[in-house]
Amino acid sequence: MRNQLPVRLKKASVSDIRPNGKGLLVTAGFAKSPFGTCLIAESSDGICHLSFNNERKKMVSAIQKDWPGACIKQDDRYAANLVKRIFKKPNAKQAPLRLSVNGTPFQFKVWQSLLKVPQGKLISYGKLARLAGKPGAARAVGTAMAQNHVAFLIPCHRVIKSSGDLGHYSGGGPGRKKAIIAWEQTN
DNA sequence: ACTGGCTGTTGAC
DNA sequence: GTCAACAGCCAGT
Repeated sequence: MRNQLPVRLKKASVSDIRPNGKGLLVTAGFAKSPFGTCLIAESSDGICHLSFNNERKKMVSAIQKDWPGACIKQDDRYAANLVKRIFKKPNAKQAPLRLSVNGTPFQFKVWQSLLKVPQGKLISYGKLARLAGKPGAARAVGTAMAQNHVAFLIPCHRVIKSSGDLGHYSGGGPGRKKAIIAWEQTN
């Protein structure tokens, strides 16, 4: 079993997301991953976007939806280096990856709880809601997953229905969800 | 097998 | 400000 990828979450500050606030400098680009081409972006606070989207035309709008005040610089070589760091086998002494995410307090709690789920293991929406301190809010957890714009790093693919069904995956459909789960269980 | 209440958050009116 | 919609779940029919 592959080691758990160490990840540290950071909440975005208000000035990062205000349209008229001081612009956040974001470096973004496209790179190949084991699951297809992805769009990845990093600011001074950490990785702030990862999606399996390869439409170059939509790059700016995809990132500015989350980070309206951001100044975006395109750099595919930078993106390729980031992706390399994420998908290689982590060694024990590497520094944790820093993530910068933007969401409500409940969503932040859900994401942090999800990061404690070990690689290769699955959890239901309902159980994750309980871990986040809101039993019964399984449906709201689904909304939190849909709001996660750092696919794979916040492992929303490990969350499935309590019935055993895969459920939905906005990061590229149920097929990609299945592929990532299978990859994690054999690496 | 179907219905409805519950959940947090958003977007349309 | 109210209301329905959503990556779910459980109890009651």
